[in-house]
Amino acid sequence: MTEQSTITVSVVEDNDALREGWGVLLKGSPGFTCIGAYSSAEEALEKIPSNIPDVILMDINLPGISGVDCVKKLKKNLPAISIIMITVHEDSEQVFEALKAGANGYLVKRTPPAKILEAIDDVLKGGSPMSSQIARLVVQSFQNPPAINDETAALTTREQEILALLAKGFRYKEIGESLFISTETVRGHLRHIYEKLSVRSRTEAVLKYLGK
Amino acid sequence: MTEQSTITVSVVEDNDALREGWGVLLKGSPGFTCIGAYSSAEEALEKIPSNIPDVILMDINLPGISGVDCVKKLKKNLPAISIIMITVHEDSEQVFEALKAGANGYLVKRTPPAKILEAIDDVLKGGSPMSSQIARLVVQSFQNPPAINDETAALTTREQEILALLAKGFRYKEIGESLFISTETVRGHLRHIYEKLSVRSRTEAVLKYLGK
DNA sequence: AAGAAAACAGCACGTTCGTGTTATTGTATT
DNA sequence: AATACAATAACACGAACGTGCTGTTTTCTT
Repeated sequence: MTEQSTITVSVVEDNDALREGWGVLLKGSPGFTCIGAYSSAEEALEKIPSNIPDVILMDINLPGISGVDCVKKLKKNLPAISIIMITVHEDSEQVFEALKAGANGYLVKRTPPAKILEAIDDVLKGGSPMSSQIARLVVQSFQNPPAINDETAALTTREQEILALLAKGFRYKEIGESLFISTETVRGHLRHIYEKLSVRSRTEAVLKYLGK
Repeated sequence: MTEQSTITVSVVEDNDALREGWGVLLKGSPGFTCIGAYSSAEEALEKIPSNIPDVILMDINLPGISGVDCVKKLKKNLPAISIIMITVHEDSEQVFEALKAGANGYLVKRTPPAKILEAIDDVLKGGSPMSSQIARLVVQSFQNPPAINDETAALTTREQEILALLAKGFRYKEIGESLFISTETVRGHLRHIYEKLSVRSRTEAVLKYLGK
């Protein structure tokens, strides 16, 4: 069980002052302790498997193996471990790379100590703590890519509604039942949808809808 | 300029008690005020354009036009406005819909008043405040697609090949022609694929294949 | 008030798909 | 040698889908 009265944390950070600072913070905070402090990804990958913490605070900018790659490797062998990335950069590229690699949270370095402890608690409760500036980058990535479809934008509200259900795998009959309209009407709408999207089957329509 | 000493907020919420509660909270908090309180999306869409706030707090579950659609319509005409969704549900579907629609933040209803005020400040500073449970859903959506399916991994090489073509919208006949096998053989493979993936239609199979 | 667009609904016909059943051949695994 | 699985193929039947055609009602725009 990882559930204990004291939360164990390890730190991976090449800056000596920061690494030691966090160690002191964690050891000085009731309910937390630091069981490992590593100055490189290589060192962390070697020593963490035999000294597994509840949470890892990981700098994203490490010399040699990057923090992102370190996360990938750690998560591969220890998928249950929680990792919070800490960075000076609010570069969207790096954020997404880290999240895809399996990081559970993402904080900027100037996050105050109290917020860091809160984030550690949070991540163990299943949350994904992140600075709101980071969250913004993530949110933007939702608004840009999915807005690809100029074609689906030409659809009426009702047509989009029906396409959304179609994209969940529902049959015409089921779509009709969901929307309280007849199967024939669903067919009618789908006819228009297919025309507007220039497709010939439901699979093609769904692929366009999903931006694939 | 939207930058003023007092932040103006409007509320869209059908629950009378909650709507009035937020109004009282905002008016009673230094630096904030409530300039509009609407009980439906229809009312909000009609009145907000002539009484534009800095930030809108919007319930996602509204009768009639949904909060998500309301966001779409508002953002279309007032792209600069900041909108924070407030919901009881932590349903990933709705979260993504709202974020795609252009919502800037996402809080659960049980968020304490102080956090709501903090979120309003935050969103005006360019952040995207969201409960960490919500953030988790968002983060997972980054991790799922790349980490494909365990289920599709159980398919044989030939089956994966056929599924890939299926996911491009090809008909059985076309798949057969691509692979130089009969349509009947394609059907045979698809039969096994559907069994292994526990699906009942090509659309469902494609959705699983795409990790959706 | 007139016209256009959207939503609704029905019928018909042919195609595509999902599934039950059966069978041959080749390749591993044991 | 025996068993298991993958790949190939065929037949049949009903369900689901795509499309051509027609029609009414409501809603929005002009």
